[in-house]
Amino acid sequence: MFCCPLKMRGLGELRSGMESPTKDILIRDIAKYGGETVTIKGWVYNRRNSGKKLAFLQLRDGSGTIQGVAHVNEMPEEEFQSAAAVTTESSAIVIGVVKEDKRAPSGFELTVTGFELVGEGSNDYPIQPKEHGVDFLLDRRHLWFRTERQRAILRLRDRTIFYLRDFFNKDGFTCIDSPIITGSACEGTSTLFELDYFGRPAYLSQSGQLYVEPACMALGSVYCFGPTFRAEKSFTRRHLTEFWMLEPEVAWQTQDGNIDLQSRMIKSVVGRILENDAELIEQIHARQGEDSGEETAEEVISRLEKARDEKFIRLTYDEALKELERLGEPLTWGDDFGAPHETKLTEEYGVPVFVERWPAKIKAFYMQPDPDDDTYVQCDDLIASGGYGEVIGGSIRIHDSELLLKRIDEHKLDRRAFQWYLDIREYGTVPHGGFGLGLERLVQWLGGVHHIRETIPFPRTIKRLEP
RNA sequence: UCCUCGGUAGCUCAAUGGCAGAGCAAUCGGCUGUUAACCGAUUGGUUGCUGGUUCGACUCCGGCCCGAGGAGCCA
Repeated sequence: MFCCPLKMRGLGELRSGMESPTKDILIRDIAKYGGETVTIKGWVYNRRNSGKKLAFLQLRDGSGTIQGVAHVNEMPEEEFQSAAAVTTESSAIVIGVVKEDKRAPSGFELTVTGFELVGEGSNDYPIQPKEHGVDFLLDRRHLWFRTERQRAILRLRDRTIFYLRDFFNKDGFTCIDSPIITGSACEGTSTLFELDYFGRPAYLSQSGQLYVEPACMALGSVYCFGPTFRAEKSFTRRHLTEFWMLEPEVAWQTQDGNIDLQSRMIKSVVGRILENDAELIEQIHARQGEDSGEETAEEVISRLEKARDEKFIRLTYDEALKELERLGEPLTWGDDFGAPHETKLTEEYGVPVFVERWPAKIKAFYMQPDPDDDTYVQCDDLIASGGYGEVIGGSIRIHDSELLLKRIDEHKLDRRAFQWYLDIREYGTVPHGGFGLGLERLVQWLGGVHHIRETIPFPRTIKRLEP
């Protein structure tokens, strides 16, 4: 293993002395090097031999994939034997001539002229190019990354994060990191992970909201983006115990302004994914089984195009109740939506739906009452289209300290724990509001991914702490 | 926490209460254009654990363990 750098250098020198200088390239850029001799450093994810003189090597380097065609006449005999016997997921340095070929999916393949095995794989590589159970794959998450689908999902997650941050950056927001370890259990301890903090109880944060509220009073428009922890015993394909949440908070915010921000943010990300990263959606769904329960890539893309091009629906809670009754999924006033209600609503419109103005009694204590009727609060949930459920929950916050105190008492919360939170309202308070966006649910919706567990590198669920 | 379903070869799954099976992977052999290659052969088993019913249990019954899906709760 430790001799690799030397061997790598040796091979490069040998080759460059013999023929046109080879260049380390990324497979992604292969089209620029037609006819040239290049070096690819990567992994052999599959191999097919045809007779004793020809071997097809499926190569991956993290940027893309390409087929290497190794023929005994084109390369040193010893290196051909090594290539023709290489095991799944071995790493190798492959030198070859880039050739245009209509038979190749990318239009290019590599005529191999040199092959050096770097890290030999084992013959018991567990993940095959076929369907496996989710549990088996999650136990091998560290290897599962290497498959095309998982690489595409991780890329999609990365692009989504980048577009979100870019959107807020261009919209004049400042990123404020909120603490992950918190000292007080603001809304009860049942859904918090407790820590021993030098002998004192502490908790892993389940929201950064209380921390971005003061920050927006300093910087106007802010957001935090980081891991969030929920000890809820939720065990569905939409829940993780550790997930990433983006929480913008805006001073002087209004209900309409809050909805508009959410809508623009989602549309911006969707638009950029469609423009730049549609091939990731194709890759995610390339080897889909018939009973995967997932949309096809075409269905995902057309759903996203609708979200990009059409206005999102805005319904008040009361309007939504009427719609649900009409659609045959009635709900009693004062009850929260269940999954069937969310599905019914977005099926009806085919675009994300905002449900606003919820009954105060089923929402959080800090939400600002509706100016016309204080049995309601100014808030919204955004239900994603396609049955992916709630991706955003937002509200205007109570900015009046007396009202906030009243609510804290009504909810039987400890005033002392909220001292600094109340303090914001003492010094130049203004109406403000924001929302929380669940990153993994957004990625699920953008990619058409059935299980939320695939949308985070190392998922944490009630049952899963490893790897 | 509740409801439903499941646990058989490395993987994905079969098997009226009556010989433990297939495909893939692996190994060996064949093939000069394969695209999750193909063809032939070989290897591979404490049927989750435990107790019971039975001449006989992968199969039926009880208990336990593990997992999945859903509900509730939420992003």
